Amino acid sequence: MKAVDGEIAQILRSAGCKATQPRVYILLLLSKTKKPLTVQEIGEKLPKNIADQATVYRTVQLLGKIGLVQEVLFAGHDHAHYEYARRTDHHHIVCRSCDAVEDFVGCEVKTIQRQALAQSKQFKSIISHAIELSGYCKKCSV
Amino acid sequence: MKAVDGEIAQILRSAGCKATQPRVYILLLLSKTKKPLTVQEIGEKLPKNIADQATVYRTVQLLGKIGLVQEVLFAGHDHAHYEYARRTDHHHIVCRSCDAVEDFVGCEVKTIQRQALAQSKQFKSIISHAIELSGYCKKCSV
DNA sequence: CTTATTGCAAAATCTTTGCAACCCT
DNA sequence: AGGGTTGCAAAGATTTTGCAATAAG
Repeated sequence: MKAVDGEIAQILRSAGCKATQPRVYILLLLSKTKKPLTVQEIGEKLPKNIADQATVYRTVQLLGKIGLVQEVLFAGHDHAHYEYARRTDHHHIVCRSCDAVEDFVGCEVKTIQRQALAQSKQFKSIISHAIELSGYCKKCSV
Repeated sequence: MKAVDGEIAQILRSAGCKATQPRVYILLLLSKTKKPLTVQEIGEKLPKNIADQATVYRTVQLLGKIGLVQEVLFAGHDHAHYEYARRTDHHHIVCRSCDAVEDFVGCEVKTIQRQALAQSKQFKSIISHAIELSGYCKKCSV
């Protein structure tokens, strides 16, 4: 009985790891979610009894290592967040007051990268970038 | 006996808080260090018996709150880092292989900010930004 | 079948807190 | 002198780990 036999399961297998129930559900959840989630949030959003907390930790670690999921960190927010790796680059707006996090697209950083590399003493190459804009969401604006 | 009576102590006082020995030493350390440090690294680099671990935690929190120090987080690096707040915006290049971290200047993100705000559903304002370029330093480049 | 993966519970870490003693101002 | 700070030790949280039971290929 493979309730776990869809696109996600295929992705896992072609990444060379077993498509277990916890993995499929977690990757599916992240792929459907537009913002990065913490381990705790993942646990809460998962259907009951799909994955133990330790399994969630192990799974996001694994998915991160094989590149299916990206770890994201925000100053001021306590824990690591994870999001489905749609792209190599990451663009977030984060609220300084609450937990609101949003993605944005259409970022053009080529120029910044070129300038940075030109002035750097110790760096040779730039593979990806992350931009974190920090401000206030409408709810937290006075 | 104020061993703690220099520029750093003044800065602390004008920020409205007592210039105690732990605070002066920690802020001094961060101001002399070119890269962000973790709580543990701070503890190790501090002279013996200057500050308890709990005090280091309380101090970086305080310094962060009053804006003298900035918390910085890097995906892949486990813990929060703290650096002397030379500016509001933060621009780092981080090595994907070792611990190398470098700052860069001359970043122009106005356009990116405008685009992001325009497409955002929930955000009202942007106060600051952080850009993390990730690649390989010369030492780690093959 | 065979072996990787899971769940559970305990261990290891990391961070915060209560409170009496202590130090800045 | 007085109130904010500290150190210590204990409590809370978070994350990791060992191992027998389980499920994927």
